[in-house]
Amino acid sequence: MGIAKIYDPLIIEDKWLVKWEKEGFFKSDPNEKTPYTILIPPPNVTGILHMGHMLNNSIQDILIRKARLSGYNACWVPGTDHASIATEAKVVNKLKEIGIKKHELNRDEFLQHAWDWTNKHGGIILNQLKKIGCSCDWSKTKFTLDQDMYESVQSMFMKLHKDGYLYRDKKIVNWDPEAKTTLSNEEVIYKEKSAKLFYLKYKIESSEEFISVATTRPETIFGDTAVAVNPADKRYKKLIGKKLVVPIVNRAVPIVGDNSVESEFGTGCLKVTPAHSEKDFEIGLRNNLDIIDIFNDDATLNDHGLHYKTLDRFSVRKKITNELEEKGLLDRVEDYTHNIALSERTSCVVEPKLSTQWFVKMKELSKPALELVLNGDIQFYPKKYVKTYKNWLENIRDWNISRQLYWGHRIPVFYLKKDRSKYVVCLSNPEAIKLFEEKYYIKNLKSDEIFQDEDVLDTWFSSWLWPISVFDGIRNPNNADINYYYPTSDLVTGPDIIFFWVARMIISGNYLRKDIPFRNVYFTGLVRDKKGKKMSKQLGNSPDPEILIKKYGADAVRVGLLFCAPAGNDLLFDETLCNQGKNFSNKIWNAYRLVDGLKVDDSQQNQSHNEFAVKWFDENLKKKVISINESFKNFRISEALMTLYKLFWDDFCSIYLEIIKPEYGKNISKDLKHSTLIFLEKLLTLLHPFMPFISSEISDQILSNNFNISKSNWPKSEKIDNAIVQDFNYSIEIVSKIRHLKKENNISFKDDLKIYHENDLKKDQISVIYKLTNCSLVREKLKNIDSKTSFIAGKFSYVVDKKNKIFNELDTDKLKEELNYNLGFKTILEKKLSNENFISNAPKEVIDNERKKLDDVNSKIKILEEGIKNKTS
RNA sequence: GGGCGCUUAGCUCAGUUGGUUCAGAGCACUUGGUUUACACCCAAGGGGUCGGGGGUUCGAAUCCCUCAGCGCCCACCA
Repeated sequence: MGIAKIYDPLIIEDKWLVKWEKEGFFKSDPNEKTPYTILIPPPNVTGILHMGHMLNNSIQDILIRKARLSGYNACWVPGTDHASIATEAKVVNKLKEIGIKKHELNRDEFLQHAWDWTNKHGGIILNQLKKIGCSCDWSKTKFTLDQDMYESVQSMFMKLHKDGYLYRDKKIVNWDPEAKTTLSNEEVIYKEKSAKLFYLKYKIESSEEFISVATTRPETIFGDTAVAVNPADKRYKKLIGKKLVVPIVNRAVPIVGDNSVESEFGTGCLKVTPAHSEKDFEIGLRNNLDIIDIFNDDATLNDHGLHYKTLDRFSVRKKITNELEEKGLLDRVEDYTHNIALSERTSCVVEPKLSTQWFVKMKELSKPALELVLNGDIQFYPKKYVKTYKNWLENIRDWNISRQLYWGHRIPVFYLKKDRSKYVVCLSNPEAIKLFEEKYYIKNLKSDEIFQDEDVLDTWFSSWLWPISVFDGIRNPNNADINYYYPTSDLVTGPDIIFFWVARMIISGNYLRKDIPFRNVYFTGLVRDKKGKKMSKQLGNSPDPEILIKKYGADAVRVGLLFCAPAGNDLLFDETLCNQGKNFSNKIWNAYRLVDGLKVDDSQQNQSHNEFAVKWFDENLKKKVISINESFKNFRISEALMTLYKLFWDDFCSIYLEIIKPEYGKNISKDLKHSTLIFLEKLLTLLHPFMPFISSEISDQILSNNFNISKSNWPKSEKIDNAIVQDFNYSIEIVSKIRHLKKENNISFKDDLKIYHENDLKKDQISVIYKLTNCSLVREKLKNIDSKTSFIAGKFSYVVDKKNKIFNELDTDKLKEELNYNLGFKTILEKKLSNENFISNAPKEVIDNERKKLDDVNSKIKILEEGIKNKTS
């Protein structure tokens, strides 16, 4: 044979990558066909591919390739995200390595570095996606900081402002002291940590008495402007209105009553630091308290920190505890476990901070978004996420969109230098001057009298426009692309960004276009290692997809991942699954080797078992197609793959090919070869979405070597002839039983067996049994034989005889066991059928079915009893 | 604290509206096999009282209650 015995994916995959790229194979333009559109969840522009991407994008590729084969105009738009905070943090670190600090650079200088970094690393991940076979329309590649995307974001900001959905407010926000920016609530993660609860002694003013106040953060006493107690708390009621002296700071602060204080916690007294806690801030508002901000942007103490000025909050905590202890102002310390807030990106402890930011009013804006999911216009797979989504939307809070970063979309707002409360929303300085005149009647402003907001927008503020902005539907809401491709079909993403992204796209889609952004959302699980740990760089338990691909081939890794990825569940990835994928590739390859090498003899007549096998496989294929299509409909991709895996390996290779395979040196008929090639080609079409490389390669070879075979499309579900499938399955069942018997009785598989059966097996069924078991079948003899034992296989009973050998070796106990089981079954059925409640309550089909079962069981029992009688006599 | 979900073979998971042909699949395992596509293979087989207990029902892996264990999301207290 001219074809290599072992499949080598590397050469073939490279070949197809080049070919696809060169021919612009996946390009899509609006046409008369129905569109099927997927937008990639844009990965970080400077990121590299990890197993999560691999899973996610393999699924998208499967869907898009299947749609393409099904005749849709399939369009998969790729792109990358500027990922403002993550990328900026990376650039800051890189600069630090070469001795440059961010604050030494101005915005433009910093951005130059950031762009250098982006240009150097951007696009790596897109190339990696190509390598795993992603069939994106690469000509449509977008980057969220592209000029057109930038303008879309700006125009969205202006529209929201115009419609009254934006406001600027001073609130306690989540501050990341490392990145020196605010974060949205969604970017904060909480982790349980053990800490200490310090009881500090606050002296009652003009008294020698002390009150003990519990806190986890003694370093914030510099910002204390009150101590609050619950007004119902009898212990402290009389103290409300009096003053306490903050230890070390020696500032007298009032004792206020506030219902939010829980008497049971600590001593029932709460130190109030309005600048550094949301709750304290609210108490401050209610009680008209001063606000003292004690931190610099990097969470070191400022002038208010007295002798701790410039020191970091955590070191101050240690030092001040010592000082308090020395001065006798520390009452006691307890162990305490609580949740601390961490920045999702930098992992540093988030500092609540009072600052002025832009917010999006979410409540009204998001209202329709809930309905669109609840009424099924948008479907979630798996369904359980609908509840998560509902829960979030019902408790939605306003969205802080300002980020104190350089890398991102600049906020299009201009302020008056003299009076920062006056601002206008627009794109440029000259426009701003004009607007100031219109809005505030300020004339003849010079351009240096105004300045643009220093902040950029939250990354997700551009991401939530992705489905519309990639088709330029914000600047040009009626262009041909957006009208054709929007709404998109399916979104494939992780449940971790259901709020960040999925929900917000639904919100913006409805706001901008009064339409859904996508019809289905498929949530993939997280990729974990086989011990169940989440894969991450830090843990070092995440394999590098590129290495896996080198080792097993891209097809094999894709398939390996999908073997363990049931819809919506986390998947426990084990490299051995890639090996299974590789074995599968090799199996496919060798099936092709066999089929390709089949020699044809024109004069050859088709044998009955071959004809039967062809008929069966044709029907069986249709049957499996129904099942695969059904799985796809429900986004059960793993299930579809498994059906296909078994169809190819078991049905096609182990059964069909074994039947039609001629004896050594013999030929097959022309028709049979033709049918077989067609089957293989159809199977490759089904395999194509999962394993694009090997399927393309073999398909290509088949089509170029056989002019009478044409490329098939993705098959539709068709009616099947069940009788053929059933007849065939009986034969296979009998074959299996015969093999079992041979093995149990230590009969070589090469040896002949004689099978006599009393039921009417059809000729071609017998032929198949003969072919697969190497036994002589003498049907007629059944009448003459003095049958000594019987055997049950499915519906059939038959006698097995190997020169009268099996007879004697067959175990009577086995038959008795079988008999007992059936007698028990019979009793249950009879009991059930004589139960009036059952007869009157159960549906007719169920009852009929039970009656049929009883008939079957009775005939089996008869055969078994005869068998035992014959054996013992 | 609020919400969601999970517990089925050694492992990872299917089991739609309750109906003993639903107790399943893949992998792993055991045994036997290979000059004739593939040992990256073929064949046969052994594994589970469906987390525990209770209930509804003629009938429960499936519905209800309860206990135990695990996971996730949201909110967050000094």
